Amino acid sequence: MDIVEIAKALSNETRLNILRWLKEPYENFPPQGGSLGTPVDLRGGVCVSSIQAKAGASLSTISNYLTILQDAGLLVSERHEKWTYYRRNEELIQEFAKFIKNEL
Amino acid sequence: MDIVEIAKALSNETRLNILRWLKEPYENFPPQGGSLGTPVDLRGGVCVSSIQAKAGASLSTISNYLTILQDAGLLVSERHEKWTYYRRNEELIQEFAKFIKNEL
DNA sequence: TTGACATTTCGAAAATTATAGATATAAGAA
DNA sequence: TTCTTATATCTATAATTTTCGAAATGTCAA
Repeated sequence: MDIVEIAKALSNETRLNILRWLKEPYENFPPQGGSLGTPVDLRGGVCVSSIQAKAGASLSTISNYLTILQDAGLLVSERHEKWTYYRRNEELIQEFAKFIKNEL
Repeated sequence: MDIVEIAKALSNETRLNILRWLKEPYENFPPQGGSLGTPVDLRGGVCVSSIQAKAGASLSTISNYLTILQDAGLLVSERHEKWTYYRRNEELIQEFAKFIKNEL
């Protein structure tokens, strides 16, 4: 857990929003899933274009943001067919909260 | 509580160290206090030059860091005689930890 | 294999942050 | 008042981050 990297990832309003939106993916994004039905469990993961549509910035910016959040460990991604689904890494987020509470 | 501002303040190794050192000011810094004895309770506050000596960066950089941490609400300062004593704002730090745990 | 998306990566310009030396201010001591 | 010490602010440069459009890559469908 690299605290500086996590703090940098959190120091941007849009990235913070993405994390918050992904806390309630079914409320905040349209239904996800490939062509016909949903063969796999996406575990609340949301594809890049849905996030881009909601965030408003350019696709390359959002893709970059998602990489920053993933590199910090706050998000994980899973690719299915053409789409990359991003979801929160709740374990690391709670670990980080504990760090702030006890070690910071 | 401005989350982005707090995150920015935390996204630097030296600033993070300052916060950690101030968690145990009596272990990490030489005795503080004015000329003769200690007329006021410094509440664990540490003067800028002590922090500068430990951190190693220039005085202006450290003074700037302390301002950034204070503006984010993570530190508070109190001036006595020639010295400005900085100490942690435990309330805000715990509030921030709770935010990460519950809202982020 | 070509075409049509979805996403990532690249390259560049603009904005912000980092850092320190020089200067200014504040407060006691001589 | 003047000197010394502590801290803050100003100014400038280097480094990093932001942000986007363009180009590249990956994946399926025709």
